[in-house]
Amino acid sequence: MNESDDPKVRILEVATRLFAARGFDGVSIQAVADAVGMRGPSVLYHYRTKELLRDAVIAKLLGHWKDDLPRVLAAAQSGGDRLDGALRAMLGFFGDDPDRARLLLRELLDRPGPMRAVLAEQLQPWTRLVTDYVRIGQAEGRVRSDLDPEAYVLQMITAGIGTIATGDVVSAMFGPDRAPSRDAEVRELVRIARVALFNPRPE
Amino acid sequence: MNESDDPKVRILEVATRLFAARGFDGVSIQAVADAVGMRGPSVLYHYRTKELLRDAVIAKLLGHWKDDLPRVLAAAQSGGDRLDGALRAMLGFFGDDPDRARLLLRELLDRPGPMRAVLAEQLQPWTRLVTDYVRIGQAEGRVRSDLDPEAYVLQMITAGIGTIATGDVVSAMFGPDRAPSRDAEVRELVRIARVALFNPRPE
DNA sequence: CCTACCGATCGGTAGG
DNA sequence: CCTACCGATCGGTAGG
Repeated sequence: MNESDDPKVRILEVATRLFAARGFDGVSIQAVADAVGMRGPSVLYHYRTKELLRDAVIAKLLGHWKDDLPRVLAAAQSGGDRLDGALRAMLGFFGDDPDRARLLLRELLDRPGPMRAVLAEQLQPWTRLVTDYVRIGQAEGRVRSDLDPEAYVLQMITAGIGTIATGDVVSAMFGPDRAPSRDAEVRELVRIARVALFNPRPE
Repeated sequence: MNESDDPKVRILEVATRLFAARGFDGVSIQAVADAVGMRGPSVLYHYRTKELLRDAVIAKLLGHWKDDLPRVLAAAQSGGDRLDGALRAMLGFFGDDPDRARLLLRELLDRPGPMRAVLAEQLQPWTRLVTDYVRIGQAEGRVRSDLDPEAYVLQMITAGIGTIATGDVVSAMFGPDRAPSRDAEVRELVRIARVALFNPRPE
């Protein structure tokens, strides 16, 4: 069910793309209808208000968090280091569809209050796990003792989302020849994350 | 001249604040007029179109780049390490008025094409200087050789802007008790930047 | 800097 | 899923 020819699904996909690119206020019901090939009121037959369409777009985004991220993070734990895997999982999750990063960033800017509540509610147990694991690493001497676990994790998430959402635009500041590829950006972020996390190996 | 009771200046300040908070499409001329205490058409007397008002807001933002940043960066060079000073200067510049970071982020999302051009035009000579300096550090053995200069600088800028623009919202994911202060976020970013840049001191 | 007003577009409804 | 239509609001103009 819900094949890609399901009109409700098609509207959701189109709205996701348009909201990510131009923002909720920059996209009219008409624009969504045009892109999906129907009339304005027909869009409102599937989603009774524009606000409900936004809610559906956000719900899909958050749904992926709760479904994909834990699965891919669990898989990451079997590999080398857990935190390295978690960062790569996050980068893969947003890199798979940069609209996820752009939508999230727009919501953070447009509705900071509700987003604070959503983030606290949905992510708190999970971030607790990650920062606790960092603290264990500190107790074991593997992780640098002058590192602030919460601030460190926050910086890696902020950099990751920002890189996927706007990296290819900001990279233009180096000029067309020197602009790093997104692959290079991701590699560098992983390198930074690793070297900023672990104590140097004793020789 | 141009005291804060100059209506043209007051409109610009109000529009900057509103655009940063709700985005260009989310703010009507009426809303600006209400906030500044006049009627809609009076706003359009000072800025003939809404688009020209946006341009003025962006021009002020870019003006600060060209005026404040070089000055504060030059001052930074007299202190300890240049790159550390440059990062702190950038964080100070955006931290002085977080609306700068939010406006910039919105423009990057809303108008990626024009922003690529503007960034290349206005910042290319300057970023060239910074990355060249990183490469000198690599040649001297002070800077890690496996570091990608452009990608490294980009990550620090992305993290810095993201932290100022959305840090206090994203930090809610740790819960109300564990959320790091912005000071702690900035301190951690500076620590990350430093340890990810330099080779460890030989014992 | 105001009042009065414009056409266009907005999200949404009625009714089929 | 459509046509026809609604009141509200949009950016902007005329004229003073």
